[in-house]
Amino acid sequence: MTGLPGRSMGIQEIATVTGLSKSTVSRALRGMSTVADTTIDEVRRVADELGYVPSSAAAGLATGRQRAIGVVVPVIDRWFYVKALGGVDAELRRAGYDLVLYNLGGPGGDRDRAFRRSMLRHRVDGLVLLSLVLDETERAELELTRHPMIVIGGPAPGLRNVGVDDVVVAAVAVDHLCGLGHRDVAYVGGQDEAGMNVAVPWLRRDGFVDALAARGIAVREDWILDGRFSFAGGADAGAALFDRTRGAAIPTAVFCASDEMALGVVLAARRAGLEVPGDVSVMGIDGHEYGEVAGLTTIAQDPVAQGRVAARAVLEEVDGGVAGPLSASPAHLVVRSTTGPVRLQDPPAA
Amino acid sequence: MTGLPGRSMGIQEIATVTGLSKSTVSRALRGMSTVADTTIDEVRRVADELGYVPSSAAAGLATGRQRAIGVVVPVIDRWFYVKALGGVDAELRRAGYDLVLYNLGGPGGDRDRAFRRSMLRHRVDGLVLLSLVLDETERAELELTRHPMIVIGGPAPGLRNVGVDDVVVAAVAVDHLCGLGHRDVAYVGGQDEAGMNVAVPWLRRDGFVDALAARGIAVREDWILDGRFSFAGGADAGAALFDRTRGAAIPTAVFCASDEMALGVVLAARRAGLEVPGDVSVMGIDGHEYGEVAGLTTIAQDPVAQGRVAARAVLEEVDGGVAGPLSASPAHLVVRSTTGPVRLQDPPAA
DNA sequence: GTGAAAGCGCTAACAA
DNA sequence: TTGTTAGCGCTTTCAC
Repeated sequence: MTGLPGRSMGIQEIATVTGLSKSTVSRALRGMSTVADTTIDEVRRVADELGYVPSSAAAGLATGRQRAIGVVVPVIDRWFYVKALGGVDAELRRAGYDLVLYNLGGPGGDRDRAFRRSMLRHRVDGLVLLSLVLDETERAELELTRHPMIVIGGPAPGLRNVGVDDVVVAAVAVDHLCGLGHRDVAYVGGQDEAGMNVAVPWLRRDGFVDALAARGIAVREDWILDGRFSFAGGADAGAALFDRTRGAAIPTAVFCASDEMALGVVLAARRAGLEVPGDVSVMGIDGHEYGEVAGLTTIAQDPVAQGRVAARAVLEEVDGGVAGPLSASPAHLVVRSTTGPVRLQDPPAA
Repeated sequence: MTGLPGRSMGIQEIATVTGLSKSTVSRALRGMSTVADTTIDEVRRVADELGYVPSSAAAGLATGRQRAIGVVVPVIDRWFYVKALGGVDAELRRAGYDLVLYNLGGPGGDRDRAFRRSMLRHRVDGLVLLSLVLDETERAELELTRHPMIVIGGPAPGLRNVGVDDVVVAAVAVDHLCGLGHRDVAYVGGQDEAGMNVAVPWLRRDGFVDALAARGIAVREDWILDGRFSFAGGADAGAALFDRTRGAAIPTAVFCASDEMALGVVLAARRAGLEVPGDVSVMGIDGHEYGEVAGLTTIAQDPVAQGRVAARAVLEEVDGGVAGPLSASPAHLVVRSTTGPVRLQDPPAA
């Protein structure tokens, strides 16, 4: 229902057709109150008829605002990032902002080139960083763009941050396990897996070690494994942990830094002929849907909500709001059926 | 290491500092071969020193190209979409294009408003649509933007498409199952779950029913269940299927339209005291990592590759290339340990 | 309530 | 190899 434009429709042609000026058309399209209602209707009608598509580039150039927010993720295919991304997206959509995804693409990715300020090319008005720890150079580069930024996940020095307190989380987990009588507890975490400088794994591991130490329990070196933050990695770690052929002792509980790894450990336990939680208790962190179905005990956090909070915060700052501090997101223990009391082998001295 | 600009750095200031003209600076920044190497170095050095950040809006306005591709997903947190998105992203990054994510946001999302041509605002040069079937109006709206488009997943009339042939996939699955002697096979698929018009579920279901029919096997209505394309949904469907209290018969095999659902069915089987594949065989579609670890038989496809192919195709078209037809992506049967021969109850007449 | 004109930061002929 | 001159399509004073 339109005449095909010789070149791409502009407000100029709407102006011509309606006999109005470009300025009025521009105002009408944006529904400004200084324009007569009848004019607004007329302009919108014609715009529709003509198949007008606004140019964000032109508007952006004129106003200096792109109405877009960038989201930087270390890798895309991780439960937490996907969920958080969804939260950010939902909030941006509400505000009429577009979302530009910057995926560093893991170890194979070109991280070096990734954080150059030029990468952003002023395409976005603000940035949400997921679980990234930046080095000085990167920080400086980003700072140059003068964009509001906020990070989700690991606390980043000098940047506002939304996320759970990972040290507390680890402490709560240790509490739960020790409360059930466990003293032989292993930890399955992850390295800086993707060369991505993710801080969270370290915080959780340290939190775990410290919380255990606070109870006078020393951590066995060989009970701290790398589960690569994945289901497969968890299964591998579990297999190593439960391998009796080595003649080594087996922990009575395993605390995993993510639900995906915990699920893998549960699988490994079953394969090793161990009962969960009869022989070994397993718990994770996250609140993954799979864990819910599988009955996994976990410390649940809400990445979608974190994404929303982060998005709202940048948006506010973009709109000239002040950058107030953000409070930590709540995380809560969800006890399900993969943790239970330690099996009594040596009945306590009566 | 820069003087803070009174306003945001532009190539003008670089021109002033170097004593060159804006055009030369522009050319140098883009490394055009008509510029003296020494000039290029000089310009780049000064740009760095000044903390210059290019403006994509200005460049976009001038050239008419945004160097960005839009990706439209029905929902973000689904294995297939995430993987495909990753593939698209990888290819775009290679080409120096940005990725703008348009998430329709499921049933709660504002799909009606989502597909208005104005949504795109010419922010992107092309579009990759994930598993979407568009109605006439939507097609027309998008057509108006005159952007190259390609869809991944369901075949969409009038649009180029990359993806597996779902009917073939269903046939291969039925082949495998029937080859093992199964005749009582159930199907766990999904509705147009998110009100998103995803075509794939229907194709797979019809393919299943037809393939079975071709072998003279009638499909029981109550063995076609909705697994909502999720782990939880699969578990629910499995629970219903294996519920003996109803006194109904139990299928000897279950074919699921996704690995996530299949995993749920396996869980349900185990909970119902059934052995897999001893009592019941289960298989899925996808090639999900979890399935690999869990030993799930599946028809694997490669969404990352599909994403890459799709991205390359739009990019080519954006660059003026012709829109040749795309060949279907391969999918292959991966036999693991959740499918096996049907248990002999009624030994065949000798 | 509307119009005229300047300009956002860059690229692209066309000259030199 | 570099400079000059026009815009790209929109927003925004400032007039009317």
